[in-house]
Amino acid sequence: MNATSGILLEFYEQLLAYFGKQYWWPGDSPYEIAIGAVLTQNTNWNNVEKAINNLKKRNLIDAQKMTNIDSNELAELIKPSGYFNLKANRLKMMTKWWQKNADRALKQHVNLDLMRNSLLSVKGIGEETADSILLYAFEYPTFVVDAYTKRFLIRHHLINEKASYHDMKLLFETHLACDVYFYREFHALIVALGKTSCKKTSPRCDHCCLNWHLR
DNA sequence: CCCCAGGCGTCCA
DNA sequence: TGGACGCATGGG
Repeated sequence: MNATSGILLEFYEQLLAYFGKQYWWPGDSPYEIAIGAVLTQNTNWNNVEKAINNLKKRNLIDAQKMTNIDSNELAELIKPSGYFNLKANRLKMMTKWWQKNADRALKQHVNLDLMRNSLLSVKGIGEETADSILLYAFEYPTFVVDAYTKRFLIRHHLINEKASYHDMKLLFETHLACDVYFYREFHALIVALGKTSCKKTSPRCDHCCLNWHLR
């Protein structure tokens, strides 16, 4: 275990002590998690919840029913989540993929890299959305990187401003034990921190850093 | 009024 | 390969 591993583990422990277990992802089923992953793209989770509740009222957390509903009608239901026309199409495409691949993915009968590339081939599913679905819906050990994660890493000087998604993902995966539940909790805790802290990446402030002394 | 949220695809250099 | 831009609602 090198210095970076130790720093990351210490952050994890402090986040866990401060925020407690997050029990992510909020969602009752793998398919609902995948829907949430699409709807939350650049969108506040409060708005996503409204959209998901609209879908639940119509029993649309169901791949076959999602396939059958008219796109414009679907867009109207998910309106609170923003980008509703875009996301209605993305839900349709994700669902088409789901019907063909979800069974194998849930049983992890396909290698992680292959499954990840398969998800990434769906228009509207990028790296973060793919990793969220893989980690939280299918329990593949892949680390999820988002805007909060980037801010967290920059704030603590663990990576530079122009680091790519891949750079950040690998930082975690090469320095931490490969464990689905650990990855899930760590990402959720970073989001919990991000939601309660300011957006500045520099200079560090006590509130954002919770008075931690790590540098 | 302002700014932004758990991104992504397209376009263009 | 990478930066600018459009997509859009709801909360602070």
